[in-house]
Amino acid sequence: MVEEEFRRRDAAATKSALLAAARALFIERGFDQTTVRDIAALAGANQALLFRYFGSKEALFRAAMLNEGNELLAETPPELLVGRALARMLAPDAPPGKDNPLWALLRSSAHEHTAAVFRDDLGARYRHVLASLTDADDAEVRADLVLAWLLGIGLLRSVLDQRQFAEADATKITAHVLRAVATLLERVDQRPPTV
Amino acid sequence: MVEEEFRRRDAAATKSALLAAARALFIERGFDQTTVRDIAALAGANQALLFRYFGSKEALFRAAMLNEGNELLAETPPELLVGRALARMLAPDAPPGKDNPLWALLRSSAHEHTAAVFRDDLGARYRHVLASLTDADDAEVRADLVLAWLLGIGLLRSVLDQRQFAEADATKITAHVLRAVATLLERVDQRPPTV
DNA sequence: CTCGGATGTAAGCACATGCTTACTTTGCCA
DNA sequence: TGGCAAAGTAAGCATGTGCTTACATCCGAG
Repeated sequence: MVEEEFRRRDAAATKSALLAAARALFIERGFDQTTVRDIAALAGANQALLFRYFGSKEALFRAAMLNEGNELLAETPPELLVGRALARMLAPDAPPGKDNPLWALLRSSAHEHTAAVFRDDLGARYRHVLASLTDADDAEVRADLVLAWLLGIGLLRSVLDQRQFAEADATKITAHVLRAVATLLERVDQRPPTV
Repeated sequence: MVEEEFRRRDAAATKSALLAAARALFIERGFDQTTVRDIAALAGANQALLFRYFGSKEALFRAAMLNEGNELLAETPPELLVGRALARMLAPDAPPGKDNPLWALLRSSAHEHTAAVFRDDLGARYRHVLASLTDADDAEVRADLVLAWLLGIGLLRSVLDQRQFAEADATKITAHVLRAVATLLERVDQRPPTV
């Protein structure tokens, strides 16, 4: 699925195939459970090239995770972010959000460099967007609380595989969460945002 | 700290020293990042005994995590559970909740057996207690949402090490969460519980 | 055409780690 | 007290894994 049909000798294509394969596997399994051999195999490339082009597994991880970031964040208007992120977290297809880098860190949470990538990139961006939804003076704390909730829901549903919760009605869950979030992220001078 | 002062030949003591060491390390580092050599060293026991007594690293993990479970759950009246669990999650001492098995799974979330232990033991117990706080017909979904929030907060604060959030005022966070939780876990026939 | 750097490959090194084995030491009890 | 099972130990096996190296192959510039 990731490897090219015919690629004779093309460093750029190989590099991006490795990036794509790394991205997919890190998201699906986390850092530890993904081997460089797996990545190279999925990319249809030789393992040594991975080190030639990226230097180390950790550097590849960083490159794959930072990369273009999360399209969801870029494309979604802030007012809709919580709802759409929730929808992704609750998506019924078992291995969810193939393109959601949040999964990579949920599955690799023991690693300092995982935390660093998240902290300096994705986490900061989520905080910023969510905080923009309220004019409370502790906007960032509120934003972090919402992000924490999203992460926890993902953790419980799909990583910890809490069956009952995973099978629960997504619309009911969404209603509960949006109602609570509306009281956290509200503007004092107008109606609660359409989250 | 874990090993005994003088223990000449005492299988039971060795076994429980191994259990205690395993518990501490699994909670602190997660499953992958904890080696059997580490555990044996901390317990002051020979590595081979670990396998004699428990069979495998995974079995030891299960034994250490199930064990007596979480005293917090056993000792805390349901109405106070959310508040106390939050207090633990927000505790200022950097490596928090030395005795909180929730950390082990936050740091090992890639593993199926981790998920299984959580799902069948801790998770089910938390759900049960939290669900008892409301008489809504979807009590268990609400309980899971609260548990998810607690997990997410722990993840963000201490595993992902989101600095700003980790340094935020714990009382402010607590106030926000308890207010939102009160609307989730309420009884229709009386006042919201003193969470 | 050819030659040299870029691209790709096979093989393996070094090390960590779960687990096993063959052995020694201890202390209880007949 | 002497023997023996229980408790403890040292050493190492088997394997997986990140990374390196020495080499083969391709392709475009001169």
